[in-house]
Amino acid sequence: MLSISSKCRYGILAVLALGENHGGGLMQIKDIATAKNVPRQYLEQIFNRLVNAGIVNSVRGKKGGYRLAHSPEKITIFDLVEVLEGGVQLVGINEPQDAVSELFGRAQVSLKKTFEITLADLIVRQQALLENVMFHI
Amino acid sequence: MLSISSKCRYGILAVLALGENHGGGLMQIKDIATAKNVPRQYLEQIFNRLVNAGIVNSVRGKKGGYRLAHSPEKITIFDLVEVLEGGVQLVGINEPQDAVSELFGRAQVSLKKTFEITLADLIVRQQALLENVMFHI
DNA sequence: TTAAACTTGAGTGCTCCGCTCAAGATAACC
DNA sequence: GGTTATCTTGAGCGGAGCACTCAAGTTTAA
Repeated sequence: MLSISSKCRYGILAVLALGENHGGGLMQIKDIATAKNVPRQYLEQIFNRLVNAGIVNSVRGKKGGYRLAHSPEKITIFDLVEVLEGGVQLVGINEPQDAVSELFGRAQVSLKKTFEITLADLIVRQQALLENVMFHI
Repeated sequence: MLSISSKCRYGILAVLALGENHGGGLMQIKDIATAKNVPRQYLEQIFNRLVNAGIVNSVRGKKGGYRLAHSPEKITIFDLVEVLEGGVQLVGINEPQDAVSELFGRAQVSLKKTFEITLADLIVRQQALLENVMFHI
């Protein structure tokens, strides 16, 4: 089954939370885990990846936490997918030039385009969705 | 790593071969395996799936083989991906209405669109590629 | 020094991938 | 009617990754 892992979904949700809080100080993993309903220890692993990839900064010790390493305009969801999913590679680099590889290549390009939205854009979209929910109450 | 399995690639290549031969009788698995450079016994498994899905017909016994169950105009590559990859499900059906799920939904749609090309179209494209190769010799 | 936070490494049960092996069942052909 | 070429079915196997959990760390504020 071609699907996106929970790891990736969890990671994007967590980074989205950091993005919504950008400039507002540190966020702690237990709060994010609770808010987004993600197993805390699993989220720790995910944050490790993000820290190692330089997307997120960590501060250790009491009153520690995480924050974005760059502004939301400079982070794309594709960056996150690469780190969390280990890349997107529908077509191998050494494949013969046949119609099937060509098709897979097109699929890969369209997927990449979809994910090349910035975190800033995603935050805006998320707020729009929230307002929509408010409107319907 | 988000990627398409060899199984899927092999299967599409094999169905492409059947499609190119459509109306020309049966093809045998050993010939397809040799032509497309796929392990024969593995290709047998793949053909079983395609037969069970009603995409391909098999004829047993000596002089047996495989053929398409429908004309290439009626088979889409998405059909094949569903059977061989077990579906494409970037966004779960019970996910909250957040910006991340929405994005995954868009990715899924664009992937589906790319794969909704018919086998007939793929055959045409493959022939065009072959002619192009000839031209460059 | 204590407690709250991140860090690191290991382990676990599960499923799938990419095959291979070993028998079958079926049908054409001599 | 037996051989032989084909498809069919079921099993197994090593490796990888998923989705976690467990168990210790280390660091820092208070």
